Amino acid sequence: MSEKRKPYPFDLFEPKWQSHWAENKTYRTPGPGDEGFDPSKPKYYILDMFPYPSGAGLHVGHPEGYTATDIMGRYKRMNGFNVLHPMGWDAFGLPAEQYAIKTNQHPRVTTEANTKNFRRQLQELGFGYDWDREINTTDPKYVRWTQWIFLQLYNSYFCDEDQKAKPVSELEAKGWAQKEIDEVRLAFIHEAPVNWSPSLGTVLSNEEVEEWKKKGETVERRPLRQWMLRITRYAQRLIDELEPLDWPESIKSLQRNWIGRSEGAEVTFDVEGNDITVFTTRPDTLFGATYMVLAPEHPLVAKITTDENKEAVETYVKACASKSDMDRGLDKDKTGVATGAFAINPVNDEKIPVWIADYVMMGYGSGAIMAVPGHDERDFDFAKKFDIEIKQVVTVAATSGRETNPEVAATVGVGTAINSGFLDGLKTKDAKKKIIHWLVENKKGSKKIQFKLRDWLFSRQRYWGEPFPLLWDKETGQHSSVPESELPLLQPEMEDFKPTGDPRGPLVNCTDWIDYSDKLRRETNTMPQWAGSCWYYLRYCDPDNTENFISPEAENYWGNDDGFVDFYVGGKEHAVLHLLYSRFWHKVLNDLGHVKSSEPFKKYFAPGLIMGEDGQKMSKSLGNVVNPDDVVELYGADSLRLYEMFMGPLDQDKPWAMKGVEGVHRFLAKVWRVACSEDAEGKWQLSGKIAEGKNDDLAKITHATIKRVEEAINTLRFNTGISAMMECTNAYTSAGEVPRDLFLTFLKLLSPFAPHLAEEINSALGETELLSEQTWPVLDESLLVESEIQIIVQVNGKLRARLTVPADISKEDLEKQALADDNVSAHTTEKTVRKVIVIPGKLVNIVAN
RNA sequence: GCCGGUGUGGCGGAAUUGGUAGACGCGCUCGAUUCAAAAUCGAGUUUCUUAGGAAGUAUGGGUUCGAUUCCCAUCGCCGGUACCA
Repeated sequence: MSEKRKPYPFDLFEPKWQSHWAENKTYRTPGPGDEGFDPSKPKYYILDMFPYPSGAGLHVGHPEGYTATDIMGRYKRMNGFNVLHPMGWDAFGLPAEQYAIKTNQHPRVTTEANTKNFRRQLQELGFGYDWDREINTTDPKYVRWTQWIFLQLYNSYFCDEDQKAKPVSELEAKGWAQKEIDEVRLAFIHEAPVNWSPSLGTVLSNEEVEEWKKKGETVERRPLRQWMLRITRYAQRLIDELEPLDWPESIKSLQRNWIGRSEGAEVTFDVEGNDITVFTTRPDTLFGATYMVLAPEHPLVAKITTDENKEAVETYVKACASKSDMDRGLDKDKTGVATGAFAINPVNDEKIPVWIADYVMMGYGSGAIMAVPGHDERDFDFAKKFDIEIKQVVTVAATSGRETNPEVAATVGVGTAINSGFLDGLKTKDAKKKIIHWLVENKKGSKKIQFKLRDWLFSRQRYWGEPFPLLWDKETGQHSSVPESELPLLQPEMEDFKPTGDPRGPLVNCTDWIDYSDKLRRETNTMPQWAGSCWYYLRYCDPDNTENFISPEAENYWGNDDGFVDFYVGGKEHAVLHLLYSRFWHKVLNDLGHVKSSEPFKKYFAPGLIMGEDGQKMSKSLGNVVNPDDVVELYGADSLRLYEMFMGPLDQDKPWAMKGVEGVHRFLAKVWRVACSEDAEGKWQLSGKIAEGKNDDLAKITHATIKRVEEAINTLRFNTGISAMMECTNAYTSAGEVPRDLFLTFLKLLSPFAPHLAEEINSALGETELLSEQTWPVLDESLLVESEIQIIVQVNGKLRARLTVPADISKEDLEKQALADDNVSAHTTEKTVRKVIVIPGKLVNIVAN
């Protein structure tokens, strides 16, 4: 039994071309200062989200986006652009470390092995990356600049007046005290309840919690001192500056939602001599506030509680503390307890009771609310349960599906103010304005914009991450930064780097390392994985620079003013993590004058998820995972690339189908057989079908294909471009001979999609110049002009005839011919023709009744 | 609940300034080739049908000579988010 014959010898020529490209550095991209750099060329920076090199190797999801960018990059290159298309490794972080622990090896060892495997897999797919620009977030040369950027954050504050970051040295110059400066740094230390994962032995950011819970890790709230980044100061800019970006609406919406902007007002109530401020989006309902609620964790709870209520309150607070946020969210049943204290409603001096209830969260707003049960569902439920007064202060117009009976439920919409003193008769919008004006005049409150976004918890208690380049004074407890000259600060070698459960992290056991001097010791926390990925797109532009994280020349050449990277492609699972974090860092770098743009990614696109053959998400437990290596082994890299592009629209989720891979594999074999055929011994040789000569029909379809492929690439609808090439190939297959120039043109169109096959045939035909280095074919529109065209004839909108007519036929003649058609007249007899619509070049529609 | 996306043959999907619905591929059927098979090549493949047609792009309306495409309402599915005041 001989091995099953391959439809075309991809197993021979794919590795051959891969080594050729690697040895000749075909895809090297010179930048400013590099040999061979041509500043007159337009640039195009196209970027893939770099992978973290997991032990599982490449997933079929990776090549989806990577192939799309590779096609785009090759296309732009052939169109004269200097294309930057780099690749690297996001090799720090929890997943890498978890894998190392699982396999009982040092993370550096596993990372190196995994990286090697990933690089091999990517190279075997024929991607045109400039491997000279490869970066790795764990590389000391890279860590140095990640830490340097962190110090930029540490040494900056957010200036409210200018809405931008500025160096804290400005505050020092103004004579601010150290403590005051520490209060405003963009990187600051903070003690607060955080998401602590006992199973991972580290804290997590709000954005990360769900992801790890899904993976089966435990997460609980626990108060800890942690390093935070003041991303909240950028909330407004992160919303505003999202607007002009060329991103999918769904991703923009996800970010907007996460940042969660609400407009409203702050109102200050007097509670037994204390000022308590609440946030409300409906200040117009202030007259309807019949009680106040504090979160159980509110700092004033103990102070205002009366002696009679003390015991009940303490019991309740204790019960809440033991409940996780999860339980608190799930249990919609209202619970609470009165403090015995009263608040004075500033607008009418009414005394309203102050309650404590866990439906008010300490983490949002001020942790206190004014309750308006007449017009808020939650307050309504609470008031009903505890028999608190419910006041109507807005009449809500009846709109579909909305409850308007105040006996049954809160009426939550907008309407007209009633029982509200000087607001009576005003529409909600105007009432809001008037009450805010009143609050400001009487110094009882002000307009307020509230965000859901919290500051970014930036420290982790892990080994495999960038150590913070910070020092603590052993006596005073004051922190400071290590000198820049000491960067990179690497984590010490450790035998046992497993999490210890100690919230100071495993580095705390490295006593030699911690002791910086007699007076100073090192910070032992490390940065989260996101640190490295926040700025990697900048480093690719100038990966070997030892003086700067990016040279001004490279920054200026490769970046755009309205978003640094021209085109960014990667998974939407990063919509509120990486994509938000790097926007934040980029803005800080912009504010401090290090980059000229305020956004990192001008255009962004998220490929859809590739599901298993069973339509479910691929997972080991379901056994529906497809390994790209297996596909390459069976069908070749070109087939895998082409299939993933042919599956359907790039942004859609779609199921894998091995039969579909066979389909595109057959197509590629068909292209191969246009040029090659087997001899008697079964060896491939040139078929002789490619010949000098002319063929108008093939010229027409070839140029139509140029047009369709160009459109497909420009609109990222690669599936339609592949369809076009399939049709063109079918025409070549049917023809006796194919003119050489047309076929070479076709190979250029195919080359971004299936670069190995295209290069191989091109070279077999005796062409010496690489397709990658040739220019994109020029479309000859004149070939597409038809002398005769088909016109459809409709009667009352229904197709009744097709006419073949000269392309330049007059409207009158067309109408005459249409009416004269047998089938048309059959449908118009016994009817009166009321109207004839003639669309030249397209159709005739006869209206008759 | 709220926000966003989406709905077309047996399957993946095509068709956008509104103008031939189902391109291309998968699967299936038939034929050629073969001792036979695989591979390859060719033909066919939305449904119903009284064979002339009729219906048809989630559902119901609307605008239009004409709607998968535009508008309104409803339903299903996917993703995000949720006592966020």
